[in-house]
Amino acid sequence: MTPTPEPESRQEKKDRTRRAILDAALDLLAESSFAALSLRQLTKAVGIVPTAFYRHFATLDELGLALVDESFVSLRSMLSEVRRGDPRPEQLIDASVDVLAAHLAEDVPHFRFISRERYGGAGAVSGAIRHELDLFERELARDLGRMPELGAWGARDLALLAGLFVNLMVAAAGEFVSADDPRARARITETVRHQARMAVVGAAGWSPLPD
Amino acid sequence: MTPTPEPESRQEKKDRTRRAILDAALDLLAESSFAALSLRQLTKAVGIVPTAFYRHFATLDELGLALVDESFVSLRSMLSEVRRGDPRPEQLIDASVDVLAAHLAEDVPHFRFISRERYGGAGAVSGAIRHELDLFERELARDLGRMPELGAWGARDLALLAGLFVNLMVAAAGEFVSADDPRARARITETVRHQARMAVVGAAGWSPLPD
DNA sequence: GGATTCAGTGAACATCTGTACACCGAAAAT
DNA sequence: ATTTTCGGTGTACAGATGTTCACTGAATCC
Repeated sequence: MTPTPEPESRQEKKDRTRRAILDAALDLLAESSFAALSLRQLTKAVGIVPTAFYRHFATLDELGLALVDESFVSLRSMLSEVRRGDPRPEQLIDASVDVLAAHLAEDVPHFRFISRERYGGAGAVSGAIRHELDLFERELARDLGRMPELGAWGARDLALLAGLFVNLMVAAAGEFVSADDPRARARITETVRHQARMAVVGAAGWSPLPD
Repeated sequence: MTPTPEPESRQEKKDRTRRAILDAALDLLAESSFAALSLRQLTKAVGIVPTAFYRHFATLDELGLALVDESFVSLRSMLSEVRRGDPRPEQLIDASVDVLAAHLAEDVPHFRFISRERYGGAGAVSGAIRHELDLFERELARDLGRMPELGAWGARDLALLAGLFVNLMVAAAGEFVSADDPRARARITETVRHQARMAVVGAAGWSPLPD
């Protein structure tokens, strides 16, 4: 009757609890901001006693930073996935939007966390998110610079375009996770797709700024 | 020695206290999210006893909604200010960005509140903000539709462009209030200005979608 | 197989939370 | 001149908060 005794090593057990803490946090953070996250609620949701939390994280902020890390691993894998494909600009937009929508749909909690906390406070978490988004933007600018059509562009123009895309993406992610209806989400996806195309048209007709 | 006895009417005194509550809230909300706002901290900052708060607002959420209202009054006045001027598209962008930057600089607390709480939770405040931004976007789309250059555009395209601008604007506001250095703020202003121009170039080369 | 490590326990702490209640005193209404 | 209205006070309460401390018991090490 007992499903499986499953003799676990100590490390496995610890990792499993850590995972449970992160998951419970993501779950609770669907309904409140990180600053309002309560240690006791969290540990109750996990099924451990409040003090046990400190065996895994020295402070709540450390938990938040771990969540930021996780989230951007997901984002990075997204970027490299797009990069692996055909870098033809026209298809690249559609491909990026599709990949973003797919990742969004299957990992809503992390993206909700990011969009919530991006400007959510003055804490370490918001700072880390903005830093990661900065890195992401730079990475995107570098990739854009590699495309032959944009070869003539200066670093400044590339940064502008990359910023435009990141803003669009983050805003879309925020709208996406706020909508629960699948049809509304599909509509948001289409909107951002067209907006991204519009931005590309803008880029095509852009006369580069002096660097 | 006593500055002025100033005999105040009851209503004047009440209004003054209400204003003090709103200001203290804006002040406290610079460092935490609305969900984490404590009634006792707030009333202590105002200089009244906790229970006195309820003479002005039935609940904390009602305070939040009042702040949302105030914030969008500011935004609306901004929009109409731009509208009053020359609606030539090229100047319109620069004018809008300048007006936005000016309003941002002189009313940071309200804009910080808005950008913090936009995706800040599932509460009534976030809902109200998204609703107001929706209205704002529609208003902008209508204004854009009046411009002769965009006369041929369908409602769908206008909504796309308006959404692009609003996203850009809100993101810029978020960056702006997060930066404390005036030079950083000037840089952000210039960035959004160029990005807006890029979007306009995109709009100019856009082949309208079937409606 | 005995010693050690360590994730998780449970009670206790001082402090903070929102709200209820009876009350006060001055402005407003009669 | 008396009554009513009402913004603000002070006390009190039950519950939640983060952190401390000595502890248990099983997996790990030697």
